[in-house]
Amino acid sequence: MEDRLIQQLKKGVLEMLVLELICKKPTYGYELMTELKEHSSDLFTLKEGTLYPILYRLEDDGMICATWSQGIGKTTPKKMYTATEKGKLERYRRFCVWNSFYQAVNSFYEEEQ
Amino acid sequence: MEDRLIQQLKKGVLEMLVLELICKKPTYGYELMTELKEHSSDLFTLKEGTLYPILYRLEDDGMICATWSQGIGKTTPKKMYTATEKGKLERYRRFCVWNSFYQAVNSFYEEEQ
DNA sequence: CTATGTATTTAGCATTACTAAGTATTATGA
DNA sequence: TCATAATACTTAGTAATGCTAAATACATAG
Repeated sequence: MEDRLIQQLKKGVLEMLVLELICKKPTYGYELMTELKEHSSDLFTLKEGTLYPILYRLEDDGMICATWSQGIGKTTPKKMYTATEKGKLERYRRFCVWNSFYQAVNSFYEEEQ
Repeated sequence: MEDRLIQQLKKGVLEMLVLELICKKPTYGYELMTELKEHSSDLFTLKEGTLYPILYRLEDDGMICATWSQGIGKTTPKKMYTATEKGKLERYRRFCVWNSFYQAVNSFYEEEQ
């Protein structure tokens, strides 16, 4: 059982990070899972039931769009996701919101006595 | 309607901030609401339905304990909350978790190309 | 031909912030 | 006096999102 605090902190942030990775380069679900895990020393280790609904949400909101790719040779088909213009703008907005949010939280710890 | 992102980012953080304020000095629900709001330029403006359940959770978990105080003269009774030893340790732990969480998130934005 | 790795889907649960309404007391002003 | 606001707490129900857990499908290694 993971830390309840961490589980809650992830809310909102996970979708933000998935959008960030897709903005950097087009990718697909399974690769996102391994990237999130490896890039964070296992902190962002998600199950499929967490990641795929995030992708569907981002797609429904017009932030990313999907195409099936068969690839070269015999590989299982992948659903490739690419960021839209709207997604790229939103990616930037979320990064700004996240930073001011962090500052607001820390201001409660930083001060006096 | 507030930003969906901000609403999700608050999860976990609000309870952490309430614990922080109670560790700083014993206080009560209504005062916590005004402190959180004023101290954050309205970012952490919560309704009663958000704050009081947080207090009950912290109390159930043994992080804080409550005593009713009638006060001097005729004031409406207040339920004063004080941090326990367990709460003070947990406050510190959460601050550490929060900081490493922030670093982990930012490492996705910081790098390359 | 069994097991493992790749790749996606989805049903149901738990947590937590929100809306919204209610109770009760004291202070203020018409 | 009576209405209003400010103080102070409670709680029922909803929405969002991460989790558990299972299922499907194909490819490759042993």
